[in-house]
Amino acid sequence: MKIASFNINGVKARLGALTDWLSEARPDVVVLQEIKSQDEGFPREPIEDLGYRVETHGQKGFNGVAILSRLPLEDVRHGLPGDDSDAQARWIEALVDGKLRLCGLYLPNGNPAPGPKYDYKLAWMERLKTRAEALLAEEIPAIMAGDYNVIPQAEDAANPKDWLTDALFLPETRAAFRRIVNLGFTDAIRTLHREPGVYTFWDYQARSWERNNGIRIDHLLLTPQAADRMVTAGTDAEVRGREKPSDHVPVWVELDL
DNA sequence: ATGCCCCGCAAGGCGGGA
Repeated sequence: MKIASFNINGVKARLGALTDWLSEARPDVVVLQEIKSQDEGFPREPIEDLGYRVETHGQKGFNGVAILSRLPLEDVRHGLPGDDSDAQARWIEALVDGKLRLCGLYLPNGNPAPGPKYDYKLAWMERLKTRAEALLAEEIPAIMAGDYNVIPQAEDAANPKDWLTDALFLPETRAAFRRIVNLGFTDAIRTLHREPGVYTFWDYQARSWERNNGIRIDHLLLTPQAADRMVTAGTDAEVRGREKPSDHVPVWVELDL
């Protein structure tokens, strides 16, 4: 099973980029972030025509997540538990083909830090840790995939000094991310790609792509039962060089389930 | 030190992104 995550930065504005990539990469299941669409406005038909069923958790204007799957989906859940007052659409999960629990997440950016947006980011990460602990306790193959808005280590940025005061790289952000990973998750991309220079985001500004000024912020975190079955993982960086690209690129992992 | 660039919204620039 090939599982992918892609922050599409507006699914309606990037529909061609998405369908082209789906046709080439042929993932079995995909989590999308930043669809920037309400459920009723999501362009379902062109994606269903490629053989994918579509589950969305959208909102007007920004945020929004979705699952696209060529395999059956059961027990679809919307929203990260732990705060009924949180109206931002940043979490969707489902059981894929009865074999894998897949969670798609769009973790808050948190800038500027300090401030209320950073407080929201850290509170969201604490709720994520609680969901992660429950997933581990099930002792099943599960993946938490998405745009974490976290640069885990200096080698995950081309110019780490540029990010020292940014919410994506502050020590408190990285520590909160480690507290989740260290519960027992495997970072699929870093585990299978020890080399530096593996990035998933290049800013639109200042010719970041052309200068390869990237960061690695999209992650696939696997429970031990999923990591046991991991075969390969990678990033599809070449899509960043196409017409009207997202600023993120897909990340993916193959499991032998 | 700031803006660079892009989206959605909506019709003028602004909030949000990272």
